[in-house]
Amino acid sequence: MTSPEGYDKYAFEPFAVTVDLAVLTLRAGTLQVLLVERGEEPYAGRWALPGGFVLPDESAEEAAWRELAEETGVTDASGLHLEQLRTYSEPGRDPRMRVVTVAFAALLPDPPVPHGGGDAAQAQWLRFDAVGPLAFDHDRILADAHERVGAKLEYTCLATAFCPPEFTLGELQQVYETVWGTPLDRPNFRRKVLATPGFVEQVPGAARLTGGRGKPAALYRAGGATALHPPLLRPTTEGRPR
Amino acid sequence: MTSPEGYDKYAFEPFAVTVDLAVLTLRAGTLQVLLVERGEEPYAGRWALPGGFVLPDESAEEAAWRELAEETGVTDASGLHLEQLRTYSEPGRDPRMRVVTVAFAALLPDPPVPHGGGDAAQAQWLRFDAVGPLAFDHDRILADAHERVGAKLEYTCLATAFCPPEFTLGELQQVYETVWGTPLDRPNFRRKVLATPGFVEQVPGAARLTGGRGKPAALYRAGGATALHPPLLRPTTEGRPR
DNA sequence: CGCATTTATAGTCGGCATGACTATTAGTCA
DNA sequence: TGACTAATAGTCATGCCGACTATAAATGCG
Repeated sequence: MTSPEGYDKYAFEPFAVTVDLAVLTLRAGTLQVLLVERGEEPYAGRWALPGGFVLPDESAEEAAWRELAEETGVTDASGLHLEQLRTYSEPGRDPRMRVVTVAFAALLPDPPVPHGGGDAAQAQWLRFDAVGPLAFDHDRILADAHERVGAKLEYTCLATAFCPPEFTLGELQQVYETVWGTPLDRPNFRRKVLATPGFVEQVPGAARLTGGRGKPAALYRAGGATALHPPLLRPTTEGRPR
Repeated sequence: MTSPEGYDKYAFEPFAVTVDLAVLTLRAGTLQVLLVERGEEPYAGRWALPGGFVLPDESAEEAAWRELAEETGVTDASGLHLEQLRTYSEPGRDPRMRVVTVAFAALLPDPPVPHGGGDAAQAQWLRFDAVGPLAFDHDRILADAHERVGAKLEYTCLATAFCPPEFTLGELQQVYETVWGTPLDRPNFRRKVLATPGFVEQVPGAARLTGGRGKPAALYRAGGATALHPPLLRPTTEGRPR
C-alpha cells in the first residue's frame, strides 16, 4: 500500500542508493572504460564499474563527481563531461540487499593517469570491446552508456569532451569513428564540422607537428555551441535499430 | 567513507525511493497533464505529479506501471508509452525526509477516463500551459518530460503513442504541432511521414467521417518502425538551444 | 440547387546538405 | 630526391526539405 501523500515512516522499504560510473576515454585509438576489479563476493575477481554510496547530504550528481575524482585522480572538473544515464532498480540486481543505482556516463579527454589515491582497488582502463562479463548488471549499464554516447555524438557537440583542449579535426573525426565503429569520409566530415557554427574554432597560427607524417594539421578548440543542427548522422546502415 | 565493495550495513544512509509520473495526453487539441491535488503539508493544496513508493519486491518500472494504472484507471497497457526520464535526488527536495525519486514520462492516446478507483485524491487532467507552480521539484520534472517528449518526436515514431489505434495524418500532425507549439506545413508533413517506411500504414478502405467538414481523411495505423531516419526536425528557429 | 468554405491530397520548384570522388599542398622518411 | 602520408581544397550529382500552387471531396448556408 502506497500513500500518495503524507509519508508514513513504516509505509516504505528503505533502499541503499548508489551511483555507478561508465567512464569512457579514447586511448591509442580505442575506446576504453575505467573498471575496478572486485575482491569480494559476489562476483569476486570480476570487473565492475566504479561507484559507491550516495552520502546523506549529497545528490546523486555530487556523488558521481566525487567518485569520478576519487577513481581517476582528476582534480579539476573543467572539460569533463558527466551526465546521468538512467536508474537501475531491479530487485535482484544485487544479491545481498536492495540496491538502487543511478548510473552516469562520463567522458574524459585522453588518459588522465590510470588511477588516483592509494586505494586498494585499483581502477584500470580496459578496451571497451574486450571487457568480459562484468559484475552485477554492469554489462547492461555499459552498453546503455555506449549507446547514449553514440547517439549524442549525432546531434550534440559532445565529441569535443573526448579531446584535449586543442585538437585537430583528424582527432575529432577519430572520436566519431571509434565510438561508432565506422570509418568516415575525411573531407566530408571536415566540411560538416566547419559548417556548423560554434562547433569548433581555429587556434590562430597553430599547427600540430607531433612526430606525425604528412602535412601538419591546424589546431582547433571547442566552440560555444552545444547542439548540432542539422545533426551529423551515422552512416545509414539501412533502417537503424533503437 | 564509501566502500567500493563489500557493503557494510551501517556504511550507508537508507533512502526512500519513489516514482513520479508525468502523464501527458492530447485533449481538445491541447497538451494536458495528469495531476493530483495535495491535501497535506508540505505543499497542501498544490498540484503534484502522481507517484508513490517503490515497493520492496518491484522495480521502479513496475512501480511506475502500477501507479499509472491506479491513477488513470487504464487496464491494458497496450499502446501506452512509459519511459524513464531521470532520477532526482537533491537532498532538500522533500522537506520531510530524504526521498529519491525516479521520474517517468507516460503518453496516453486521448482521455482514458479522468480517473480510476474510488480514491480520495482525485487525479485530474490540466492543461500543460496552465499549470501553476507544482509541489516539490515537480515543475522541473514536468519541464524535463516535455523537453524529452519534444525531442523524441524528432527522431522516433513516438507520436503515435498519443493517437488512438487508428488515426488520420491530420491528427498525427496535431501531435507534433501541439507538443512543439509550432504549426507545420501539411503537405510536407504528409510527404515526410509517408516516405518513412514503417512509420504508419494505411488502413485499407477506411476513412474518418466523424462530423468533420472537408474531405474525409484516410485512416492509418502505427507501423512497425520505432526510429525515424532521417529525423523530422522541428522548424529551425535559428540555432536552437539544447 | 449552387456556391463558399473546409480539409485532404497531389504535385512543382529551387536551395542546400550530403555522399562519393578527385586534386593539391605540405610535411616525413628512406 | 623521390616515395609516402596526411591535411586541405574543390567538384558533382543526388535527394531531402521548405515554400508554394492546384485539385478533390465533403459540409452548410442561402
